[in-house]
Amino acid sequence: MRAQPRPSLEPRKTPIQTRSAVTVDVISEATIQVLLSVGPDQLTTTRVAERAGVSVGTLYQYFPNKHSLLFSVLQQHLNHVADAVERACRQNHGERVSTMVDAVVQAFLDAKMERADISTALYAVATGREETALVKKVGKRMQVALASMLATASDAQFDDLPFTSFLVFSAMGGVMRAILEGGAPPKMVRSLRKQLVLLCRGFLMSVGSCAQPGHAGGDG
Amino acid sequence: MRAQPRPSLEPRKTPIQTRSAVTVDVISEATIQVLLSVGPDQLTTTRVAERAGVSVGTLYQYFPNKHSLLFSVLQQHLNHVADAVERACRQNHGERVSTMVDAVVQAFLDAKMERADISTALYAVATGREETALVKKVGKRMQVALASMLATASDAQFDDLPFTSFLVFSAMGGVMRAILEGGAPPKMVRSLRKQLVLLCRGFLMSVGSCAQPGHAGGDG
Amino acid sequence: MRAQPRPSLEPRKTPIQTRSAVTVDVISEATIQVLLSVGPDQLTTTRVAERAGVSVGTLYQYFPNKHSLLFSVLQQHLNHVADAVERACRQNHGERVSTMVDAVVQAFLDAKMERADISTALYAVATGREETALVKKVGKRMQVALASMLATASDAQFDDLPFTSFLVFSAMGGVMRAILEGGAPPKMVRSLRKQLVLLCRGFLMSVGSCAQPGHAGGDG
Amino acid sequence: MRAQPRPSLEPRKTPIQTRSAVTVDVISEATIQVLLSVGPDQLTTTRVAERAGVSVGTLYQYFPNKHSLLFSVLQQHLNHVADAVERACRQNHGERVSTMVDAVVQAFLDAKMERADISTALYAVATGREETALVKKVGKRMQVALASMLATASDAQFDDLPFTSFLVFSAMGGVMRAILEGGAPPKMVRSLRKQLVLLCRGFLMSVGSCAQPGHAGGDG
DNA sequence: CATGAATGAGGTTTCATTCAT
DNA sequence: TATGAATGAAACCTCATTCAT
Repeated sequence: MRAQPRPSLEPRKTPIQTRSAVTVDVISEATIQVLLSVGPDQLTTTRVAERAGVSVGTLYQYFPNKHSLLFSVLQQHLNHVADAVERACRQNHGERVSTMVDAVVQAFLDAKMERADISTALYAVATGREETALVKKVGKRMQVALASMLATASDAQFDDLPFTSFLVFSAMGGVMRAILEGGAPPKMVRSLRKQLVLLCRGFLMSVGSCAQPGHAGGDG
Repeated sequence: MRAQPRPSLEPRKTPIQTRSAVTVDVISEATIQVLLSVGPDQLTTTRVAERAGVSVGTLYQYFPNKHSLLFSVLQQHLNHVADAVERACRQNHGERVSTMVDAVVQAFLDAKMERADISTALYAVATGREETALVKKVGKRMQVALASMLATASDAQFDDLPFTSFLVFSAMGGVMRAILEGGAPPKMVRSLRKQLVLLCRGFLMSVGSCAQPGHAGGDG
Repeated sequence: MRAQPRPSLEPRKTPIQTRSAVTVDVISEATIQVLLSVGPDQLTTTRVAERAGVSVGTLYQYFPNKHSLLFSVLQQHLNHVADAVERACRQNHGERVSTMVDAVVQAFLDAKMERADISTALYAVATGREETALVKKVGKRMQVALASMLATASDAQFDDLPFTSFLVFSAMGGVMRAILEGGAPPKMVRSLRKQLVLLCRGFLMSVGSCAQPGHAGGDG
Repeated sequence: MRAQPRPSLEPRKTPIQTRSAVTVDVISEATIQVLLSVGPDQLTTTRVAERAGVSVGTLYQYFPNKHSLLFSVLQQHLNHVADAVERACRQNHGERVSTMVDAVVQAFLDAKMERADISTALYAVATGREETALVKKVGKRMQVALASMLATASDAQFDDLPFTSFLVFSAMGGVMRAILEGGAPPKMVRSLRKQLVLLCRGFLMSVGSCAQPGHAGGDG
C-alpha cells in the first residue's frame, strides 16, 4: 500500500528509554547518509534501515512512515539552527547593529557548517507542502528573534522590522545554500563570514535610520 | 547503493513540424500545472499526459523519460531568466553601480515574476544532482555577466568580482525563493524591488572602493 | 541499436530458510507451467506469480528480472541433464564403445524424458545470446565427458575426439528436440532409444579405428 | 493495441508490381538484419522499417502484423532449403545409398550455408506454436522426399522409412544448428560435410538391409 | 520488541498498430 | 500509396508497509 492521506508526522513513540533514543538517532543519521550517497529519489526505507543496521520493521516502530522520517530529520536540523540563532539574538539585545550582525551571522553560519553534510542533504527534502511550511515556520522564529533584537539596537531604528528580518534571513539562506550545494570551497568559508556580515550590515544600514546616542527610540 | 543509468536528457525528436512543436509546449505547460497542483512527488507521467490532453505514448515521443521532462522545463525557465539578466547587464556597461543594480534587480525580478507559478513550481524540481548542476551552471552565466558589467562601473572598483557576483545572485535568489514559496503577498512585490536594490547596492558599496573622488559622474 | 543493460542474472537472495527455498521452487515450477500453457511470448512475470500463488513482489525478491527467471530455469534443467551424462560417462571408462554408447544414450534420454514437459518448454527459452552461450557451455561439459570416456575405449581409437563428441551430442540433441517438439508419440520413445544407439554407434564406428585386430567386437 | 487473436499470416497483397516486390524484399532483408544485430526481443516493427528505409506505415501495407512478418521470413527460408533438398532427392532416385547421402547432405548444407546469417537468425524465431508447426511441416516435406528416394536405393532396403528419414533430418538439423549457433568455424565446414555424410551413411547402413544386386529383397 | 518475507498498488516505459495528412 | 505522429493496452518492476514468527 502506498502513502495514503499523509498520516501523522509524529514519531510513534517518544523514546524515553535510552536504547530507543539511540535507535532513533541511528536511523536519523542513516537517513542523512543515504540522502547524501544516493539522493532523495533513491532513498528507500529499506535502504535507510540497512544503513542503520536495523530491519525495516524496526524503522517503522519509530517512524509511522517514510515521510515522517524525512520530516523529522529536517525538523531536527532546522530547530537546531533556529535555536542557535535565537540564543545569539537573546544574548545581544541592546548592542549596536554591527555587533548584532556579527553575532547572528556567526551563529547561523556555525550552526549550518557544523554538519554541512546534513544541511546540504536536506535541501533536497524541503520540497513538499509540509516541508515548505516547516521551513517557513522555523524561519519565522528566527526572524522574530532577529527583529526583537534589532528593536533594541543602541544605534539605529527600523521601520518595517518583520520585512527587514525576512530579507536578511532569506538572503543569508540563499547564500548558504549556494555555498553548500556548490560544494563549499574549504577556505571560502573564512571570507564568507566577512562577506555575509558586509551584506547584512550594508542592508541594515541602508534601511535603518541612525539613532542619536541618548535618544532611545520609542517604538518596539 | 544502486547504480543508476540515468539515460539521456536530450529531447527525443526536435519538433520541426508545427504540430509537434505545439505538442511539446502543451506537455511542458502541463508539467508546470501538475507540479503546482499536486507537487513533485505526485507528479506522474500519466498525470502530465492527461493534463496535456495527449497520451503517455506521445509524451514519450518527445521526452525519453520522466526526468528529462522535468529537466527540460527547468532548463527552459532558467535560461529564460539568465537571458534576461544577461541582456540587462550588456545594456548597462559603463554605468554607475547604482544604475546597474537597478537594472539587474529589475530584470531578475521581472523574469521571475512573469511566470511566478513556474518559478515556484520548479524549486521542487531542482533537487537531483543534474538539476543542481544545471542551476549552478546557469547561475554562473549570470554571475559572469554581472561581473563583467561591474568591471566597467564608472564609479567603483571591485576586488574579487567573481565572488562578489556570486554573493549578489545567491542573496537575490534566496530572497526570491522565500518570497515565491511564501506565496508572494501581492503588494509586497512593489516594496520588494526597492529592498532588493538596497540589499545589493548596500553590499556592493561595502565591498567596492569608490573610483574618482570629486568626480560624481552626472547620470540621467 | 539500443544498448541493453541486461542486468545480473544472479538470483537475488540465496534461500536459506525453508520457506524461501520452497517459494523459489514454486516459482520455477510455475514458470515451466506458464511456458507450456501460453508460450514464451505470452509469459509475463505477473502470470508466473499468479500461477505460483505468490505476488509479483515476491517473485522479484528472488529473481532480479524476468530474464533471470527464465535463465535460471534453463540453467537448472541443462545442469540436471549434463550431470546425468557426466555420471554415465564416468562410470563407463574403459568399456567397449558399444557399451559406452548405450550408457550415454540412456542417460541423456532418461534425463530429458524424466520431465519431458520442461525439456520441451525450454527450447523456446534458449533464444537470446546468453541462453545460447549457456547451452553451448553446458553442451561442452557433456562433450568433454564423452570425449574423455571414449579415449579409454577398449576396442577403438579416435582421431578428433572433441569434434566427434560435438557431432554425437548435436545429433542426439537435434533428434531429441524434434521428438519433443513433435509431441513425443508415447511408444516411439522405446524405439527411439534403439535408433539413437544405432545412430551414435554407427557414426563412432565410422570415424573410429578398431583397436585389437582379430577381436571384432560383436554387438551389445 | 496489442496483437489480438493472431490474425492472418498471409501477406496483405501479392506483389505483382515490381516496386511492391522490391519493397517486400527490402523489408524481409531488414528483418534478418535486425534479428542478427539486436536479437528477437529487441526487434520492433519500427526498427525494421527504419532499417529497410521505409515508414512503419509502409511495412504494414505489406504485412498485416509483426508476427506475419517474421513468419513470412521463416517460411521463405525453410522453403528454400526444402526445395533444394527435394530437388536433390528427385535427381538421385535409383542411386546407391552412398550417393544419395552425399547428394542430400550437400544440398542441405549448401542451402543452409548459402545465407548462414539468415539460418542463424531464424532459430530465434521458430519459437511459437505456429512456427514450430511450420518447421515440422516443412521438415516433413523433406523427410518424405528423402524417404521416397531411399525407397528406390539400388543397394539397400529400409524397414521404417518415415521414422528413418525423420531421424536423419533431425540429426542433421541438430548438427547444423550447433554449428551455426556456435559461430561456424570457417574451415570446419569442410570437414563437416564429410562427417555429416559419415553420420548419415553409418546410420542408414545400420538400419537398412543390404540388397544383393539383382536380388530385389522383399521385406521382413 | 525485532525481523524480513510477503504484499500489491501503481509508476514508468514500450511498441504494435492506426489513420489523418 | 507513403508517411510518421498519435495511441493506449499492457509489460516490467519498485518500494512503502504489514504481520507472522
